[in-house]
Amino acid sequence: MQQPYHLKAKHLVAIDDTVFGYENNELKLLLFKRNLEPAKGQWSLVGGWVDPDESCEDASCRVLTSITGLKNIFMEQVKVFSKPDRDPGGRVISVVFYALIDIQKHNHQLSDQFGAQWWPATKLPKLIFDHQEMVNCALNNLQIKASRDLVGRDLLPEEFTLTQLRQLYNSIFMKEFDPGNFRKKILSLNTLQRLDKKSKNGSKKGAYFYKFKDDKEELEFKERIVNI
Amino acid sequence: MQQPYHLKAKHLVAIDDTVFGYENNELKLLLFKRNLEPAKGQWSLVGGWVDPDESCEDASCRVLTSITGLKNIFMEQVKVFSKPDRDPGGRVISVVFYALIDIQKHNHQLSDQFGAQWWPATKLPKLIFDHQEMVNCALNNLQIKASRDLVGRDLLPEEFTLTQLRQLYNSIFMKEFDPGNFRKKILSLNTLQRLDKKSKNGSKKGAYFYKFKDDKEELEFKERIVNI
DNA sequence: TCAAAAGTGTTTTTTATACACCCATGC
DNA sequence: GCATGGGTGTATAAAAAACACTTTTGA
Repeated sequence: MQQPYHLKAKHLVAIDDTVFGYENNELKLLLFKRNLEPAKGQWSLVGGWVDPDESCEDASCRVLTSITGLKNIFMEQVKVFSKPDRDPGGRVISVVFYALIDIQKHNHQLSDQFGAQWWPATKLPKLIFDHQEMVNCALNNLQIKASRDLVGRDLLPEEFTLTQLRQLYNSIFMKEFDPGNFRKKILSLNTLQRLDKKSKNGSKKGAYFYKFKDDKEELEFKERIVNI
Repeated sequence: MQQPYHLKAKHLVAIDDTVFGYENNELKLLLFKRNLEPAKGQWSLVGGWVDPDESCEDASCRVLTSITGLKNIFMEQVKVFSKPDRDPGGRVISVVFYALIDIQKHNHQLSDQFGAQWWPATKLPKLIFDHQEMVNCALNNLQIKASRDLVGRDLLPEEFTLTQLRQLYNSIFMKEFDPGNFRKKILSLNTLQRLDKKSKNGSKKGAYFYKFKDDKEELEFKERIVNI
């Protein structure tokens, strides 16, 4: 079973990023018009090759930064897709990540230039190869993440209302959370700080803006936020 | 960003299996004495190379079968480990799986012959490279799995008592579950079938044997078994 | 004035936890 | 008879869900 390294087959290894953003009360996904064969012109996830001197995480960061202009993007591994025939263009092992970014902050010129486009997560075009399955897995991971950590930090603007946060959660879990119960749950976590400003966008009365407390990077003991 | 496939670097891709078993009320791990440099003679997970015509899952199955003699082993992906310097012997990207097997059923001659040995999960020797981190991730995945699915099917013998199942859960979660509450929870899932036999091993009174219902492969709507 | 979101409070239901207690039996 | 794990039931606590109600203000 164990043989010298140099005798073994080598593989092309790629990363594919499921990039989530949030805009107009909708969870969105950044998709690419593929510019090489096979399946040129069709929609796909953002991807790239893994270089000899970098980890898959490094490769994913590099690709994300090159497309959005952002650094320190939140990102987590999802799964490896490695069926020998998954890519008709050749045998490619792909490591999938999901990333969360603030649509407002990213460099639109840059992503436009790459032929990238934001799509509502619920209304995606047909994707190449196994990319739809990748998206499904990524969304699943995002839900697991959001069930234990408040994910708004990466998707919402600095300052946001609890209604905005709830609508984000609605779109991640594709269900309606009770406004009163959601509010109580979130505030009990003690990770948000209320500001002395009010948003007049959502209602006539106006809703307080909140922001994430700087210190509270991680909850010491992860309480469940939503049940899945 | 996107270039023809043939211009890109290729990588050695391996799989490493965290093989869990259960024996004498202990969760155990199958470890290998490594028989090639570097780190020859040290303990490691069971591993193997990914061949050109197989998926990582295929490679993992192949390796597991070659060592245990068993087929259709339960197995799930854990994570990819890909730091460029993680293996001093060369740049190897490793896809980690965890597997659950019935220690009684596997072929001992075969695993002995490979230099494999079962270790209590709580008392592992020092492992090579990043294998301890792999084990930690795998155990974490096993806990997540066991919190939603009854995992005894793969780790326990066909027929087992509820006390055995509880002790398995105790060792997976490294805590003591209340006997009465655990029993009620498990029976409420309706996935076990009581047999008309009693085990006299654990107690004087004797405890009913149970087995997994054949039909209930999957619960339609996954209820939580334990909270994590 | 009234519709609509913001925000607070209460009730009900469900689930988890703690633990009391009887049972059967080998010693 | 008594210690021991098996098995059942009950009381309590905590969490989730449902929903009533008050506030504010632009249209």
